[in-house]
Amino acid sequence: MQGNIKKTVPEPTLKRLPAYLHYLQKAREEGVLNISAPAISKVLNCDPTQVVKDISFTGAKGKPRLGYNTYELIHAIESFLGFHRTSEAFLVGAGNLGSALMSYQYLKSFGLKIVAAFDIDPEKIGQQKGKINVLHIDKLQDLAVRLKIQIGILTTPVEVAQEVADKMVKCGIKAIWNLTPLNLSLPEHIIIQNTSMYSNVVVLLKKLHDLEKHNNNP
Amino acid sequence: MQGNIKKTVPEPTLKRLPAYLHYLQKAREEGVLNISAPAISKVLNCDPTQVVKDISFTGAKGKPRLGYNTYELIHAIESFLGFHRTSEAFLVGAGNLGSALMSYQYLKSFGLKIVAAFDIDPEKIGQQKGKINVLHIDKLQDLAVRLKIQIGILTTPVEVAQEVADKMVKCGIKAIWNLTPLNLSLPEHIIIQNTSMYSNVVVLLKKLHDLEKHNNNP
DNA sequence: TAGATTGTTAATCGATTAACAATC
DNA sequence: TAGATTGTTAATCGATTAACAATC
Repeated sequence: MQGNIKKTVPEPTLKRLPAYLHYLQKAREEGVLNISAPAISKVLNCDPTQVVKDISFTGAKGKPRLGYNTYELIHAIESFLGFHRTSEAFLVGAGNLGSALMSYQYLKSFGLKIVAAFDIDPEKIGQQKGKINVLHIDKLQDLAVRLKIQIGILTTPVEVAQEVADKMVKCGIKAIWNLTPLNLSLPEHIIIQNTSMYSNVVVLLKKLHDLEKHNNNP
Repeated sequence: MQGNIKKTVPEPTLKRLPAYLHYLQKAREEGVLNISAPAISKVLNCDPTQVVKDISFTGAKGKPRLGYNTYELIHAIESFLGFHRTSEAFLVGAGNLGSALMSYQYLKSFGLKIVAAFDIDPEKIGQQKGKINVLHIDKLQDLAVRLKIQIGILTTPVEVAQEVADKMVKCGIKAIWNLTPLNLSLPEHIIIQNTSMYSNVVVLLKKLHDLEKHNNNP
């Protein structure tokens, strides 16, 4: 299978594609039939050649001078990113952050469906958030195995994050979206996606402070 | 001022330093007086030379064989990241995500203090979340100017994100932490820190799908 | 002293940007 | 045809990793 060497997609590309998609969908609604990479780059304020390169990973083909067929490009990005198939996930930790994810309707359009949430707080158990039931954590193992859940979303307090993650792995969960700031220790074969919001705070404040310093010593 | 050429810190370094700090603080509590880069790297599961390099940006000095003085290193990282000074911020959008940030006590330890939140929902206005008052958006401009707020946190629905961001800029806010998936169009001099959680979902699902594909064609 | 670790410089790696031929 | 845009290859840039001397 010689010609079948698929280059691994750079993660930055993977993160930019949904932004293109979002704009393309808006353009489609407005009846735009063709769209060029430079046009996208202008709206999203990024480099046009980068847009071309990113798109090339999806396999979409454009025409010089004309650009890409809007409908085809949308379809190419969606199927490349796997938006057409839906993966089911369990969420543990039905606090504010967990509730935010449960209420976030667009998750489904990315191919992620939260089918149940778990907590230990008796007040939360039995509630519904965004049409998702909150169950007692004790039911996690049994349900995860039965439903063959592969994805776990971790929105617990830091203190119990490792413990819950271990539990997820025991249930056969293969990928964990970790929204706690903790660095989880898990078996090699488990996919971990860390999303720690506070590291963004650090970057933001550093930029602001550097700006101030610069303004004082022009 | 020749010798004063400060190299710009790589953003990845900036994001890793808080993780080191977290572990160091735990070590300090346990009475560990000295700690080496390889020791940190083992716990956080990363490269030891990278830890050394990251630390070097903070200006902390270690001793061969011994490592770094725990207390000094903590202090160096904290002051390098600006954790000792507190910047005040306004948050707009007191929904689940906004509430999560308001209740997240550790934000203060990173040097960010949310002093007030704003919304338009009458039910939310007047409430307190994590000791922070939720006010009507109409009060934003006046208060921001009076308190000289420099940082805005954007946790509104996507639909109004641009509008609110524009309002923030008008109030003299210099930096915006954007937690909506929208690509904001703002003046050049405004610092924007985008934190779109859903792009992480895309990466996670791609990894999972690629793994499955790989398992099917071994 | 011997050996582990720091700290710096060089090599590698990967992503972004530039260059340019092909083409609609 | 002329000119803008695709698509690919090469050059640049920046971050990570490796190498190694200094040193406690």
